[in-house]
Amino acid sequence: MQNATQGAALPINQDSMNFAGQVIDQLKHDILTGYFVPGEKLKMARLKARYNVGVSPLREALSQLIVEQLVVVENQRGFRVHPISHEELEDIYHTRAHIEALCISQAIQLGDDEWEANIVAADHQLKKAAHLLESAQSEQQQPDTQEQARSHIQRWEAKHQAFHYAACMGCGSAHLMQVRKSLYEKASRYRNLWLNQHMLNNQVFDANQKEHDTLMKALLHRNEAEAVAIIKHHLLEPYVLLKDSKF
Amino acid sequence: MQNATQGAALPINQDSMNFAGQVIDQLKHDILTGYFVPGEKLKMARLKARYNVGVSPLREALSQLIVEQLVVVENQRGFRVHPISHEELEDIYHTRAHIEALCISQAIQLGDDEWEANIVAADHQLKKAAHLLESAQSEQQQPDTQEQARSHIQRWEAKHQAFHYAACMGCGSAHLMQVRKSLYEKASRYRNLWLNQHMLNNQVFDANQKEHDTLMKALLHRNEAEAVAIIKHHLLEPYVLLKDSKF
DNA sequence: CCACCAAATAATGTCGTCATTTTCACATTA
DNA sequence: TAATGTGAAAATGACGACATTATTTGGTGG
Repeated sequence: MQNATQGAALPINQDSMNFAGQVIDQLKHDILTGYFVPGEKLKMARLKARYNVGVSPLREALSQLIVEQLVVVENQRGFRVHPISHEELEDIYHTRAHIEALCISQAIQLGDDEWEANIVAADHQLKKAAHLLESAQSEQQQPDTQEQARSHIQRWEAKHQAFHYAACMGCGSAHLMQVRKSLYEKASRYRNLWLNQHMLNNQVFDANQKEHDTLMKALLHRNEAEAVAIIKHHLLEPYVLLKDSKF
Repeated sequence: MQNATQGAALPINQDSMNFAGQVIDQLKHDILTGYFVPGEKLKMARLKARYNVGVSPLREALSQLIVEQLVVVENQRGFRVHPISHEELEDIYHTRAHIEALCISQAIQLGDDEWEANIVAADHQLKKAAHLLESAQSEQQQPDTQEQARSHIQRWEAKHQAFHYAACMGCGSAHLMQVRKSLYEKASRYRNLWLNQHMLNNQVFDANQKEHDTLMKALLHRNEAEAVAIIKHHLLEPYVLLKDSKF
């Protein structure tokens, strides 16, 4: 009966996750998407109300987000959203470029047939999503297609991310992939902050399908130098947009 | 009055850290040094008794160590020490070599005079510690110098670590340095496990001062290719010892 | 205007309750 | 006889309520 309040909010019991585990995902999402702005104080009372849990799961979730550097804690004054800075923005994007290049480099040396197949498959899905997105953007926005275009963008971004994930997976290192994921999340916070300010229009960050084509060719031909050069340029493209924006 | 029990254990109050913060360090130390063996169940009752705290600080500390992948949690079955495996050992050491090489590479490109000075200073201290260690090892162990030799080894290891830290610091990336630290800690767990099994004799892992000399020369001469080659070899040396040991 | 004290506010930690899991004894069957 | 299934009891973990402690705020007097 202890989870009666929760039972009302979540009709189906989430799979194999305690309250803290569920709170982590929601809280991380809220921070990454900018619902909680950088530097904002995270009061227990507000979090309790928002997520319908007690303080115990909250402290547990916040503790984990401290390690992921999405939350900071001050001596005995509670928690805050990790602040942002131009220095961190630069560090995140450049480090991410280095790490992703390292993954790609290793993948080219170690990747097997399955790796190649996954890349080709992901590229195929990415192209399909891109076509869908283009056709949706060509027809001028009618009132109800607005929401549809939004979901198309999300779909394209998911496939885009999946493509790069497939390319990096060939490195065979769980630790590299984890670092990569962490940096991706941190970068996405800055990206979402930028998007929230600039009113999500049809700005798509890296719609240049050509770069993906040349990257895939370089990957399949095991051209390490070229692939590394492409991926570094590819990942630093958003940075040149973000770095001059006033937060 | 709630921390009266703690007050007895720790005479001086730790600065600006709540119970959880103190528990994290102790618990991490106990896992890294092998007091808690890999896969061991971490029962709350035992932890409570060992660290003189309640369950809340413990859950908080354990939560953070989950993110650092030193602890694993199963659905509702509590916490365990993260298991070890030959696969993880290989991944850690190779990824560490790649990351450290990346730090060195960036440091050579970006390092300033202060970076160079810190390297020279760290090298000086490392040489001093090495001389101390050699002279202590040359005189055959008398009953009471055993403990002294142990502290000399620890001192040398600290200076050794400080030297490589100084070299990497030039990369200027907080994120790279953090990843590097995380991998160092994970690797040190395997290293300590090996040391515990093989009865800490005068085995010193990389006493080859020559490699440090050539590395420092390569760093100061900004010879990136050579420095990267040396550091990769340097970090993988312990791996060839550990990889064939039965855990 | 600043210092100082008191009340409100908020975070930290201990404890108790309930749910789930694990263990152990005993019985049944091959 | 050994292996496996069943059941209850003990152990263990998850979470919320409560108490304690620290910090902030607001007011009052010097």
